[in-house]
Amino acid sequence: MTTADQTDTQAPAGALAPQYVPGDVETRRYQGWVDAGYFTADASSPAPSYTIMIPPPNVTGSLHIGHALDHTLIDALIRRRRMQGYNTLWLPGTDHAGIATQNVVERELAKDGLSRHDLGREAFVERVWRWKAEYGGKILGQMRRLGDSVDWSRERFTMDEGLSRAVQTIFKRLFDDGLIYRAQRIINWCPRCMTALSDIEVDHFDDDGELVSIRYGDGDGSVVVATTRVETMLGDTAVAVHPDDPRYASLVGKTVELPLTGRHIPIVADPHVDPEFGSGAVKVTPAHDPDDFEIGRRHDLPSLTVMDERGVITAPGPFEGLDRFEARPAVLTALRAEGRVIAEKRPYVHAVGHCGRCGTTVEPRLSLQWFVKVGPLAKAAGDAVRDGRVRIYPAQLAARYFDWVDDMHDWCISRQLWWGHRIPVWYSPSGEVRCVGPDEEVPNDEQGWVQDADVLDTWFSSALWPFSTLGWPDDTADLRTFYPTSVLVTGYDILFFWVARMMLFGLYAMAGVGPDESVPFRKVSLHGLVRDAHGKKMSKSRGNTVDPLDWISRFGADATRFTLARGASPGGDVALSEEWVIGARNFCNKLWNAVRFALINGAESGGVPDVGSLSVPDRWILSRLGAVISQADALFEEFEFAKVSDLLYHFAWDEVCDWYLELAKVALNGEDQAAALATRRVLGHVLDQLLRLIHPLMPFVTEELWTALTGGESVMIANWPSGLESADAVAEAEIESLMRLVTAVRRFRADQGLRPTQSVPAILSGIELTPLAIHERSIRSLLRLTGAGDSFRPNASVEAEGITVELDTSSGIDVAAERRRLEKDLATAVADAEISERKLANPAFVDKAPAAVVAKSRDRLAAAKADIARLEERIATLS
RNA sequence: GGGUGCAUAGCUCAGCGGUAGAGCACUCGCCUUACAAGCGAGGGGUCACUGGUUCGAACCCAGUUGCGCCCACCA
Repeated sequence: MTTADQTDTQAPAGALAPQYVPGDVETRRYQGWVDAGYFTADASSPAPSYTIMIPPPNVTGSLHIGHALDHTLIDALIRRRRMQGYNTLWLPGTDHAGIATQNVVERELAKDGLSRHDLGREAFVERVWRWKAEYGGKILGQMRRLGDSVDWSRERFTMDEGLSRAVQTIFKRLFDDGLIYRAQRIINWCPRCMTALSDIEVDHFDDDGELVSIRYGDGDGSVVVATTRVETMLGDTAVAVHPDDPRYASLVGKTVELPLTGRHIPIVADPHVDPEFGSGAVKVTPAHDPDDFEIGRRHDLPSLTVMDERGVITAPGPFEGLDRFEARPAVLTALRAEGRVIAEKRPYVHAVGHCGRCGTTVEPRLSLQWFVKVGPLAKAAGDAVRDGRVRIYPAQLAARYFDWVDDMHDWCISRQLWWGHRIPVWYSPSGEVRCVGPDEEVPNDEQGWVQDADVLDTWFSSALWPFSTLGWPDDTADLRTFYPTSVLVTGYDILFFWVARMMLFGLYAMAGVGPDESVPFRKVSLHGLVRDAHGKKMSKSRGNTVDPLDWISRFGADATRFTLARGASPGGDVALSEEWVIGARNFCNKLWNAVRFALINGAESGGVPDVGSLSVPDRWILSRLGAVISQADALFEEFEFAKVSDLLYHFAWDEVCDWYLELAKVALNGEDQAAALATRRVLGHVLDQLLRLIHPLMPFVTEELWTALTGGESVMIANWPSGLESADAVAEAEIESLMRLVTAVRRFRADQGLRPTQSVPAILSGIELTPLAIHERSIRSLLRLTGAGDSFRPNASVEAEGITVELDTSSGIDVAAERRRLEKDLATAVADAEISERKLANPAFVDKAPAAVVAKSRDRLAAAKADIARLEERIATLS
């Protein structure tokens, strides 16, 4: 019979179906929560607040597995705190994502053969807004599928009016404080995106280049320089050597002819040059290399720009108009023709910067840009972590944070884009510069004032997210209630991009409210990247990606969430495969059926009877429940999602389902009505509490089950369990003993090929002398042992826990199998005894090891010896 | 180039000073009225290598090898 067949015929009226089907339960439940207002925070609540800001996904984005991981963890934290009575706020929203969004809309335009320049700035920006209205925020809808308990009434977008005001306010404040400045600098330039990039938007990876040595000048006055970017020699304005290099001492101060150009350039001495590298002489191109720019500054050299913003050569001559990668071989050929090329080394593997957005090779470019002077801000950001006002989990990642924050370059914040926060600075024809705050009047363009054309790095507004979303710069109730936020949950990959910058700006903007209150968040919980089953990075080209929406529709949101949580150790990457999620889906079903069992058996969740009237199995499971609650709490506090998931999984499955439910059956079906009632109540209580514990991780099934079990309104507003004083060592020891006995007999039965379903007559000799005496009925039930009738002829026995279980296996026993088993057990016992014996024979061990360890060894030895004696006797009597 | 992390069962990982653990996979037996998306039993690891510290090392230290990650303006 198939499962489907059973569905209709077996389920008692009013009970749950035998399988959990997520499907419509999830959408129905989610809408129910929203309608009930459970997600909405209350700025006037007297309860302590607990706030998490969503790491705002790009408006262009859709929910991928990385978001699913992040959101699962955040939602778990939020839901637990909500159940604990906190005034919780999980604030959702999206990021305007400057380059990314502009690229998307530009691609759309390109389909019609248009560029943004065809539209003009205003129309283009308008177009992006229209795109946003139509397609943006798709991800927000998808978050509902995951079950994210976000406060939809507080949704924000980084380009919202309020957030834009925050951007302008802090820009003005930083400008006035001298922490924002404009300067000619060598910056990372993407010739495709045609904009400046900050250092961290550049990825370095090895490229095959070639290192070419070229002779400048002739005869005694010549020097040899090496370069990987030959074409930049067109912009050389000097050759530099080390001041103490004897080889060049006589040349310093003289000039040398620059090939192909007819220009003569000076030879300067600069300590930055490494005399060990190559020839010890360096070509200096101040306009196209950051190092050279510094050398140029020190020696007052001219900066000669020979390439435009598209990477096309602008130096007059035969190379003008060539792309930089065409110019490179062309220049080389010309140099070779003049006999200037001394040596070539190819391939020459070296790290080259690439645009983090489009992968194009970055060109260092001299240009006028806006910068944040990070020095004092970064100092404060480092100190806040150093003195513990902000704690990073796992702590080891704090080192990486310090490395960056303590040695941070000034942040280039201007971007030559159209989509973003416009830099609030105006220039007058007379050269006057005016930074304008949000409430100030914009300078009159009739007088020739023009606004700076650039927009701000998208991370500039993200850096304000923890407080701009709450109404800053206004003194709002939200800001007072929810700032500082409680914890920031995100991947370690954006520690620098985002986390560090929120620290910079949060501490600066909120400085007035006191050192402990100005931090943007009190804790940072960093998780890793999602990888495939073999730890490989997920990528579309590898074809190993997991679409969370696909998993949600096939296995349910709960299974998807649980799989992610179960893999998430602090700072650790998460390996995923479909096998894992199937296991999680099965777990949902396991819980489903446990509650189904409880309902069929009339479980009551109104509370637990007095301990004195409880059976040992009831006391045992309550004791274990209390311990699990305490452990789960401790693990949640440390962001140990993998461990807490594992703990709850094993408690639910191994202890509650595999043992407690089986033991409960005995009481539930027994004659003793009082005992049955007590067990019904304990059963109901344990499942009630268990569902509460699991709810943060798997909100939907637990809601469905908890409401069915308890008749309550919603588990998400039920109280979080507290580790009640239920520790019961006696009950735990007794049940553990029972488990060992049952397992030993099952093992025997399996070895003997006795069907698990077959009842076997048996007597339990000696049980009356053990604590298990009161459990005989349970033991017989678990093992399907029947009473010994008149025809009882024991032909086999199993010894464990001081009890001899004598069985009458009608078919007789398999002596060979039994002997094999006994000999194997004997071998383990002997080995066990040997190890303990050897240790105890060592006086140093007995002397130095802790008493408890020595005692344990003695116990083990005694037990092993007893086993050996017993097993030898059994083997002897076998034949 | 500078940091930093990891090498434990077929796979993904936990354990971090006292006789090796989980999930999945695997083998055997079971449709036992909560669940076959299940139940029971079982097999499988000289904890990368070499030294050292210790009564005792998967765990601490040093070195070696192999991976990974982060940072980086060496022409």
